[in-house]
Amino acid sequence: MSTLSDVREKLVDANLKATHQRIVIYDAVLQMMDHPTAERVFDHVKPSNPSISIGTVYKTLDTLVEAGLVHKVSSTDHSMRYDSNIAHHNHIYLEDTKEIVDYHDEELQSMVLEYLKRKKLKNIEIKDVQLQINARKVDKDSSISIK
Amino acid sequence: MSTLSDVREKLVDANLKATHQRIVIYDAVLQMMDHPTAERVFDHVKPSNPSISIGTVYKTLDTLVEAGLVHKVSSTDHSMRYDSNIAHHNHIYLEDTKEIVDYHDEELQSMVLEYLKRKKLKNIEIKDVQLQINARKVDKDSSISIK
DNA sequence: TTATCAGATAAGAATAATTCTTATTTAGAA
DNA sequence: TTCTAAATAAGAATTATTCTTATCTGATAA
Repeated sequence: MSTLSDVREKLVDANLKATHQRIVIYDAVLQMMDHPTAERVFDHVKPSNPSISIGTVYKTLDTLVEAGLVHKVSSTDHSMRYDSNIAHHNHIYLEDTKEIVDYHDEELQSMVLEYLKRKKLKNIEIKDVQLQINARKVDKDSSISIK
Repeated sequence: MSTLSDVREKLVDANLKATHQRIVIYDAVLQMMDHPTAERVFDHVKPSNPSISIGTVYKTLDTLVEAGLVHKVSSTDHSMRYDSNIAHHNHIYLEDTKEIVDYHDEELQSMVLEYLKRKKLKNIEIKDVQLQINARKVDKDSSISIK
């Protein structure tokens, strides 16, 4: 759990002015672990910051993405999602509920990267590889867990 | 290379009425191997079908996706892309040119699926796995090739 | 501590992408 | 051929995002 001054510090470390809007928006994304849309971030911060505008939310999220503090995640529905988990990880898309669940697996990751390194991909420099696991919940009501 | 009557047949096999619009739109997606947007499909069919509307293109692409004849691909830019290659394959996103290149590798695919099967993913039924390889061209002007 | 100013924000207009509505048309069955 | 459910054209509506501009503010230096 990070405090607001932690958030402020992270912004400054990333060479960003620690403005009130950036602090509350970044804090919101850090709290919302379910890959929110810009709209949902706006709804989250609006009550305690009634003067904030949706444009600022988009702009600020963009700024955070550019600074590498947040990742932008695309899904098959129309809107972009944001993710404060910047450690390398993959995503499980649950087709029925449209949830995006983080899946972290260092072993799988390096296995795939090693494999691709062995292959000759001519004229391409691989930046990274992301796995998109499309899945369905077996039991709709219970939550999922990964061993 | 499939002829128009092949296209018609595929539609009928998928239990879809073989309307003129569906035939030309599906044919366009089959021809355009570069993951076109709905807009680009529209531009492609418009000259020979001046009365077609963009709404029909969206609706028809949706119909084709639902019938499993075409896949919908999301990228980090704002618009959806369509792909008539429904054989399982992965995508290489070229960050500089924003191209999406198909990457087919049966060995990699089954390696990853085997691995995930061995893991216990509780309460989840995996439908499929897609790799998204983010890369950059080493030499901007030459084309890429995969060994 | 205060003045300064580059950069950040609010507000809302503009644009882009997609979906919806409705009147008209058409593919394919009978 | 006729009939009907389904498909289409046209364009309005909606949704997501970006842009513009006037105003404001955080951080630096006096």
